[in-house]
Amino acid sequence: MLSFISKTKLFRYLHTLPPPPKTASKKRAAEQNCLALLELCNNFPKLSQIHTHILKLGLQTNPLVLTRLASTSSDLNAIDYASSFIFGLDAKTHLYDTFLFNTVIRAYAQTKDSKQNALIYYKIMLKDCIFPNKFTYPFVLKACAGIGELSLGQSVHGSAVKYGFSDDIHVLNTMVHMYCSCGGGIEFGRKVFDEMPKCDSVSWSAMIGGYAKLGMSSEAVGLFRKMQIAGVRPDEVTMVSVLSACTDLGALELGKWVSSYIDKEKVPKSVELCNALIDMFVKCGDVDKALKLFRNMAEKDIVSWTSLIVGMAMHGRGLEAISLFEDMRSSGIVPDDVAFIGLLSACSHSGLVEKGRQYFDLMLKEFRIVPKIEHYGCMVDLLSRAGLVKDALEFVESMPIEPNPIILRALITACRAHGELKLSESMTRKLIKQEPMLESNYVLLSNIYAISLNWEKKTTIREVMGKKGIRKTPGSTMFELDNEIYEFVAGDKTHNEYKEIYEMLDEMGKEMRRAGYVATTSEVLLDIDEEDKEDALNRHSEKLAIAFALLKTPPGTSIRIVKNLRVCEDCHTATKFISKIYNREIVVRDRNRFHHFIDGLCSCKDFW
DNA sequence: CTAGGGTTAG
Repeated sequence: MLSFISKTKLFRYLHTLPPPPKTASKKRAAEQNCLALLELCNNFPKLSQIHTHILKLGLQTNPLVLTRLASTSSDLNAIDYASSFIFGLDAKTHLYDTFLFNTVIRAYAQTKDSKQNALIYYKIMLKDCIFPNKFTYPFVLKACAGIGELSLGQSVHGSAVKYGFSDDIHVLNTMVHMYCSCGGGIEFGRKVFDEMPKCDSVSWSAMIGGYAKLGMSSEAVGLFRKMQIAGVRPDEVTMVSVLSACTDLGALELGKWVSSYIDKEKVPKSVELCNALIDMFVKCGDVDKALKLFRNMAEKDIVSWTSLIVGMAMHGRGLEAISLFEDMRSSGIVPDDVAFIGLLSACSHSGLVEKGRQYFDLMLKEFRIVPKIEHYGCMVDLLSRAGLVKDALEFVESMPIEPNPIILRALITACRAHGELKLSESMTRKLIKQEPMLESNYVLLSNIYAISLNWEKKTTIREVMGKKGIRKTPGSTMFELDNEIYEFVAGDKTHNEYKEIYEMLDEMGKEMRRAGYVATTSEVLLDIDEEDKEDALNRHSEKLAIAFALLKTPPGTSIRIVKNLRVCEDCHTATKFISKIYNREIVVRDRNRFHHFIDGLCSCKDFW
């Protein structure tokens, strides 16, 4: 199309947009120009001018124009405009019916918030007896995946079978993806996957990615092993999903293996793959490796920068995060809201209060980014950690949004730490109103009662919890050794060497007490005597994992463990002692961040 | 005109 007229001429044409020509040949030329312009106008702000021009030329029912409008524009208005004319078309007189519908369905399937329209047009299509073809289903299924309603997906599955497209590999692959993206659909996805006559790397990636997204990371890794046995060559997309599973598990050794596998098998390193590698190294505890990888990347996008900034924040390396952010700006990349979340959380974790305040203002003033609850959350956390309780409370008052549980928890922790017990109690009650089924909120309340020596109220908490039927989220800790992931839960005796582990725990306890350790029993909810409480704390999964790691790794080496919850007060204190007594660097990843324990101190500076 | 992928406060 563009061979008819140069781009420059086209844009000039756009700016002048001449009146509709009178002769037929000139009309055809104008139509050609119009089509060519539409091709160029993806994201082009002058799209509305072309709309008007299309109307003037009388091209609004031309299927070619309509398809181009819908398919070349990511502008929802253009899609709506194009699709609304489809109603006006006489189905019998046009040759492009299925094609036209496919284009509109595809356009809606690609939007963020209007995916349901793809299904509406699919239904119109069937009602008008326009038959879907093999291209229709991938679009429709993609829309279903985005909406995430299982029943909807199942009905589309049914119609794909009815119209005879359920043996096409593209349709089946999208079907797997659709089921994996719908709540409760993973088993259906697995069934489709298992029953596929032929699988390619896309099918495997869809299934592995499905497990990875749901946090079923061991299944994802297991399926990747099966893929290798099946002899299907993984590509860069497969590796991204496998890496995201490693990231979730915190399995650095596994992640390193995947990384060298990528090099060995010469899997092309797309930007997305490199970003996944960076994220893996960051969240498995090796930021420096992530940094090295980042420096070697030929092309970096905003996600690459942000992943690393977030990484620095998680490890308490705030100044490096700030300088990365500035380097990113200098390199011409405009920061987005996510980059600011990383930056602000970095300031917060490193106590850079003034920097944080400056950047928070800069965000709106220079970059026109309206702060979201996450940004407010970072600021409340920043002020709270710095001990500026009053500022934090005032800040929350000034926010245009109601504080959510995350913000409340930051405030409560700050108030508790600075003796504002009455205030922290009332806020915790507010928090429990918002999240009545979360065990950790009751632990918080119990802890506040313990500090204020209010034993009566403390003992009633368990009753309340029992009445509400609140179930404890079991804490677990993972430790990776010789390509094996060992998972510990509190009081675990399922391990082969549990006797040795408990002996080690006893020895650790003795050494720690000799060095001045006193158990922090205030967070134990059980109504038992102090000695039993200590015993309960001593069996926490984190301590079991550390005991096992001390037994199994050579002296002087660092220990990396991954917790599924936030590290508890007592384990945090104990780990500080252990790092000093046994002269080990202990790296703990908890729900939120990393703790690097060295020589009796922690990188989080005891506020987390 | 067809499928699967990366960053988000505590």
